[in-house]
Amino acid sequence: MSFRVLSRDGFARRGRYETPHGTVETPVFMNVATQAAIKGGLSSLDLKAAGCQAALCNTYHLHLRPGEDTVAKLGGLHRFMCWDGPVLTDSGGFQVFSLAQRRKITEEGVSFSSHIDGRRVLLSPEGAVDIQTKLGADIIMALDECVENPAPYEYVKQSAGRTARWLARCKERWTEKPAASTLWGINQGGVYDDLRIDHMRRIAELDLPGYAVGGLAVGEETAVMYHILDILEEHMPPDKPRYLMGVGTPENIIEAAARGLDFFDCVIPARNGRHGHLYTWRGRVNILNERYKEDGAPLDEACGCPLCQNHSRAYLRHLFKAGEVLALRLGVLHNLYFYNSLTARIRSEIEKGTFQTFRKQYAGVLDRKIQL
RNA sequence: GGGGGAAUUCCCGAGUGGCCAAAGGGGGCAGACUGUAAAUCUGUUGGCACCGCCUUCGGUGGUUCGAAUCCACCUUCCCCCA
Repeated sequence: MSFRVLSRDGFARRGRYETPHGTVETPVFMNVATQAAIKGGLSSLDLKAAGCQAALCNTYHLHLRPGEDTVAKLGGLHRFMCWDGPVLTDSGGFQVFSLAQRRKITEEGVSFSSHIDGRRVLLSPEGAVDIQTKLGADIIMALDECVENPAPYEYVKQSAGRTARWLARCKERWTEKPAASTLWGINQGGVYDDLRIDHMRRIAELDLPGYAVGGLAVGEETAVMYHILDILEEHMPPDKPRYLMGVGTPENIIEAAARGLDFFDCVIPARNGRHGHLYTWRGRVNILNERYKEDGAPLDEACGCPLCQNHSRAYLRHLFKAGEVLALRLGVLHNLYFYNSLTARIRSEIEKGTFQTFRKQYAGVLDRKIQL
């Protein structure tokens, strides 16, 4: 496991990360496969067609179903989902946020009332490491508390302190394991500059193989998120991979890459793809709109994805209107292809030293809603 | 030939004197979605000069202060018996 920065353009970094399951070229978008599956009816084989380098799975979800022991028995996540590339597993920290009504946090960890059957499930920092180790992830994330924004200063301060203590426990647990995986820590601190910086300094001392920024894009304004990334830049270890968790829109990714972030993941391309909102280099299109009813053109002539190469806007719209699962599949495939193309483009622009021009050229373009 | 039932806004279908431009569902049209409890959720869906007015509940006529709702006839459809 090693990370190298190959070149820079401003704060943006073009890097390379080696894992037991192959090399990741950064900046990279990791495709979200929460339950060891890409929602929308894609198999991990399709990820290759979408240009995907790495996948992300979820500790909480896989622990509940089918259980890490089952996955381990079947040869680990890679074998289980038939994906031979790198896998990062999220710790369940996001479920502390998204399942806020079903959990209790203590120093010991988080106890959830399972969203499947209501049974009590305790997720401790050590347990999260154990589960991810059994799953066989290449990159395992420390258990954290993802706090919604805005939250009171005192609460965030106390919570960030606990997340830091949890991280120390994760590290202790992780180093006992054979080093087939790598543990990354997660920065928290809400929208408060001092808390963010203090927390980042504190967890950087643990000298982990990678660092993530969590707790962003959970309620705050986009400008606030960018500001937090701005102030964190100089405090993040320069020689370690930096992962912005759960972010974001195409423009968010460009802006975060410009602030020195290397890894990204987000449900947006898959979810929007399932909902008929498709990304193009000119903006976001709602293919469900009636205007596409008889539009025989491909969604995006310039796109090399299976949808744009073979089907018309009208056909895709029809599939959505008719409730055909193929609509979801093609929509998701297209958006993932777009995201992976976007990060490939970011990499090449950084290499060429033209990233800042590229960034300006697409500012305000990719996230906007357009009609073709 | 005899008997019975039904026709409601794009569709299905509630409503049986005023609280009805008319429930609910479908469909349509939009919007939201950021480490996925999300193939989900929200809004809207007669017209207009839109705090009000106009047109609408198969058709025509009638009863009534007032009708989608009651009466008469007509039209169409369905079921049962011959």
